Amino acid sequence: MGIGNVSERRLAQPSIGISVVILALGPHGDSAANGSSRLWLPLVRRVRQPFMGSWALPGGDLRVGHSLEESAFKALESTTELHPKYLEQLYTFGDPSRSSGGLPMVSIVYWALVGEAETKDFAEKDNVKWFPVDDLPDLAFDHRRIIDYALWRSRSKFEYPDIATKLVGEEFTLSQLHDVYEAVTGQPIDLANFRRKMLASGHLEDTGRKLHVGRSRPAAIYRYRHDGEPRAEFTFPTTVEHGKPETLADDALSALMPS
Amino acid sequence: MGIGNVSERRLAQPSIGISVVILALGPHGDSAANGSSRLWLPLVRRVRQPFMGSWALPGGDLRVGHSLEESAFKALESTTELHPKYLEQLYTFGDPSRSSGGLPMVSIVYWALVGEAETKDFAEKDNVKWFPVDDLPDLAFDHRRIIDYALWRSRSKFEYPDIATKLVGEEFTLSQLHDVYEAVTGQPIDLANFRRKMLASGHLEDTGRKLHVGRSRPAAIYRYRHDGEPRAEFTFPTTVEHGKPETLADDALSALMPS
DNA sequence: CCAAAAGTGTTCGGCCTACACCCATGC
DNA sequence: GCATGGGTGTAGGCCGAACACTTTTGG
Repeated sequence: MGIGNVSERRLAQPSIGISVVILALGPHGDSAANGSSRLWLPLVRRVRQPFMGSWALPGGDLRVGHSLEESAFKALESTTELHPKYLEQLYTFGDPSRSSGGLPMVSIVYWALVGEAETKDFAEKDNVKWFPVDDLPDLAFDHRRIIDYALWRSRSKFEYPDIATKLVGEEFTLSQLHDVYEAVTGQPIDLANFRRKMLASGHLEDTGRKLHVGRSRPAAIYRYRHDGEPRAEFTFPTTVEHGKPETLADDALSALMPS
Repeated sequence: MGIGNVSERRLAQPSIGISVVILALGPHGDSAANGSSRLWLPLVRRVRQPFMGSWALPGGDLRVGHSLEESAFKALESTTELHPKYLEQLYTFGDPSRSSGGLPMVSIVYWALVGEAETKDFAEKDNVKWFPVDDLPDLAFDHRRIIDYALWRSRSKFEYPDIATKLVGEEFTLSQLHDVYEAVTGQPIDLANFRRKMLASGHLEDTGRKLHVGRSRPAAIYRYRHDGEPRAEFTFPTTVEHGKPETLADDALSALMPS
């Protein structure tokens, strides 16, 4: 940008695309070898060369006149009809090797979470299909490593309760939330301590209602409280001519998308 | 990327650029109001419209056939002649508002650290000048917010000793390292506890030599040990046809650049 | 001997971990 | 009542914050 340096400017700007890694909790009944829930993600089948017929991350082009987040959101919508509850920039990939002989390609990759409600239909639908993250098919381009990176990053992000609550419904029991954490980290977590830690965070609000399951004691139903200190957060000094207040949560841009 | 969605493809790909936020410890003698060291960064004066004459982040174009890191490294080299010890992708900015009426512009922003040795000449040199981060001039585009974001992110990255050691020389005393931490966080840090924590990390190696300053007790000189577990790190599953082993440290791509 | 910075010891409290233990419910 | 998860209590350990203290040097 900016100051151009004269020497060796090899024209031919690479094209830019957007890809999205979307995660959701697996369907009811699904569970990993250790019995806890698993994460799933949707892939789309490519209808062009290269890698025609292979599975790939949903994505699309940059929409001129829209922010990157909006472009990601719309790319997701038009390929999978999903509307994530959380969307955040992950990383930009641009190594020449990744295009496998095609034109050079820069991909801005977003990371998204959708709630249970959005995943009613885990069955294959046109060219979209959901896969458990520990059992993915062969993928086009370098999408496999992108997913691995996204999963790795996810684990550190889930320290914050608000992220985890994006994967369950609006309301949930502590057991359900606990399940999400175990699914993401892949590790068993002491339920008793988990409960205390979550409640101590001050972000959970008891709805007063109970969920009865089977013949055991009913569980209290909680809701995430979006008020109070939004935790570690970076706020841009009031960007000019930009509608929504733009904040960077933790170490990347988080956005609750428009309708 | 990938699956194209037919509707509304408005050609005109925005152009891509690379910008770099480089940080270094201020020159000897420089100190903030509270007496501790400050961080400085180099800016370049724009020689074209828009914002001609304003200060801006160093940057350049994508080099076709090179990775993004290499492009960032070379952009930095050609504008400032600096060779960072640490380089990591920060964020990609692409909001339409940021180009201020010009053509839409996507900037992949990198974050870099240079050691003391590189900053011998803090004086203005051609079109490059160093500024303390708490006293920046007006900047072109949205570079001010980019810098603010970079600084904010820096603070969380400095938990790891290896990052901090990139700002001091190869060898350093614990006081010097302590100084870096205070400069980055902007907060006073108990020296006694700091010492213990650093030594406990197992990454510091005593050179056996001492540094004599003034009439006080000489300080032990340490060196960072690059062996052992490289801490939290993500390793790509051995990318095909890609020379150097590519690892993602913490939550972004770190790279020690080639010569 | 004194000032100044290096380096050590010690206490305290919070938080995380592990695990034992009660509680409410349906069958 | 008894199996099943929901929920609480509690003891121990680890780690960071705070701060008093000793050590080594130059003048």
